[in-house]
Amino acid sequence: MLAASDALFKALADPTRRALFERLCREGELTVGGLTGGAGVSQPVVSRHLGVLKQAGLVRDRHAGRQTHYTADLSALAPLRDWTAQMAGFWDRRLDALDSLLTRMDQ
Amino acid sequence: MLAASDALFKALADPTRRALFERLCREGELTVGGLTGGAGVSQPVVSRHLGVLKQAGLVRDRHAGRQTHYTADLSALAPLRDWTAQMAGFWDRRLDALDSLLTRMDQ
DNA sequence: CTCATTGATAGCCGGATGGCTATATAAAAC
DNA sequence: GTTTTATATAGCCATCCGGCTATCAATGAG
Repeated sequence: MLAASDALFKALADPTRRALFERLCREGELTVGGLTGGAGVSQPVVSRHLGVLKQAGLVRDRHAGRQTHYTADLSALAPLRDWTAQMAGFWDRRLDALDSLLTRMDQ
Repeated sequence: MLAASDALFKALADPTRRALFERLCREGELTVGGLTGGAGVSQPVVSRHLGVLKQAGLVRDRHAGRQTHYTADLSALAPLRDWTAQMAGFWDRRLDALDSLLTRMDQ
């Protein structure tokens, strides 16, 4: 519902972006050039995807000379974890309510 | 990376779809008409969104007379939980590797 | 049988999205 | 200072996507 959460879901919806994020999680800090190799898309496309990931808080960038190094920021995934936990919570609460109702009817 | 996982992420990327799924988690089984009320979009739009959610495995439908009842299927969220856990795992593994490297250098 | 109601489908449209090439910017190398 | 190298931006294009209205199919009601 929150705008931040929406940006997060949208950022992860694209497979190319997820692949970039996954590589950053696996391999740690990488330059744009490093990420472009094996990404299957052109460098400008990688650059723009990284921009989207950055805006969603999923990556941070560090400029060193003419290179830009990107790293994954796992803490940005927290809203996603929270959301799934909340959905499960709703579910469980309904089951509990049903259970107590049945218990009352039993008596 | 898997097609199923991709459909899941894409299905959850749209705020209207997430809202529908959230209501199904909160309130349990609901008809299309029930979901349309308060959805802020027209009935055909709700119907199509439900179709997308169904194809992603997030909801199930049950036909009763001329009504269709939808329910959330929380187990469909498992790949999402697994994915985040995997990302965190990659991260931790790298930290461990760095830690052990530093330890070796210390000696 | 006819009519009303529920949901799904068809068809349309505007805007977002993801890809590309070309180019600008900036830093290092020569 | 000129040229390479690394990244970002601009601009273009095709496609996808989410909304709408109109309509169809199916079921229930009268």
